Amino acid sequence: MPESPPPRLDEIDVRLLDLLQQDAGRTLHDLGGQVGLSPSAVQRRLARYRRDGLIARQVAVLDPHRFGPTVLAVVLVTLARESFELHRAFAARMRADPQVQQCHRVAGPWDYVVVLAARSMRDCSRLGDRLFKADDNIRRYETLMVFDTVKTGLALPLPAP
Amino acid sequence: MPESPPPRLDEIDVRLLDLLQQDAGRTLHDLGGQVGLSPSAVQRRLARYRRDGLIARQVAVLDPHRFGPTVLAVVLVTLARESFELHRAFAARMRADPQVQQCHRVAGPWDYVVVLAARSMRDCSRLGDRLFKADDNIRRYETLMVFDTVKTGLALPLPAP
DNA sequence: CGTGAAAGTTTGATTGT
DNA sequence: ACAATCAAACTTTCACG
Repeated sequence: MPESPPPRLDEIDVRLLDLLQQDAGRTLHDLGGQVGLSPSAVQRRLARYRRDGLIARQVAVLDPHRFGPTVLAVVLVTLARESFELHRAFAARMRADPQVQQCHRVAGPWDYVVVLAARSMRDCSRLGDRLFKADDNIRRYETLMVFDTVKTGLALPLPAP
Repeated sequence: MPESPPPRLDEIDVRLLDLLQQDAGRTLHDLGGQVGLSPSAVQRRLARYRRDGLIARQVAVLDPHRFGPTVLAVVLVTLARESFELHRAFAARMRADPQVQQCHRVAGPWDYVVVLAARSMRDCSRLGDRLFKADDNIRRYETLMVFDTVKTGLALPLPAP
């Protein structure tokens, strides 16, 4: 499985990608105005980003507070026994659940950091029970309830050109 | 500061919003086909979502692996002294740094969970030093290096209609 | 890379349910 | 109040210079 080399980006690429990370709803004309390029030049670059897989996807970010109460939690998890298959099974379960926002395998005493999104404290508690308490391959887990989200997003710092 | 009540959503709203959370690049025509509505009916609903602030923003999600090495870390942080102003200052610093992807205030012995994105292990280490080690109001912090991202996103589970 | 024409998409007025 | 249709405005796309 060959890894394609990272495409070289000039300064305009970096500025375009940063603009798109902030707001992907702009027109080619707008983007061109920001970076000093014609709409079609911008379009050619965007097409390249998609072809090269630089832009994985384009999503709408919903505001949690406008859907009635929303509860977030960060859960630290350590498995009881480790094997390729057990990790695979755990990861598959995380991916399959719409209430699991994010799941990262990490180094150190904890194996995973999982971010949960629930409709209420009770919902969140039941979710934790279902995902972690009911799994007999989980040695221990700790739930950190989120009081306040200071910053959110998936933006990457781009390499300098 | 009055909180507007959560707008009631019918089943089509929930399906539309879920589609948009997965892929906001589709046309009104496509979306209409998925939920059985005409493009303009879809458009009126989307306009309402934006007016009501349900859709906070629309962003491009970049693929970390295509930009050369990218290192993620989850950092658990506890402040030394707590006050409204000290928390404000810390939050402002997190918001201002482009390498801070996410920052949540949490309950329990840890005060914050911070997600960092860096260009290399060394970059990540220096970032941690700058953000946390150099801050004399931080009692302790623990860095959990991310081995593998099992799932990522900001999708919310929507309330049943 | 820019231009401009063709294709496709969004928008808004109108009408009907 | 909400949905469908149609035409106008805008946006994206693509061949060419």
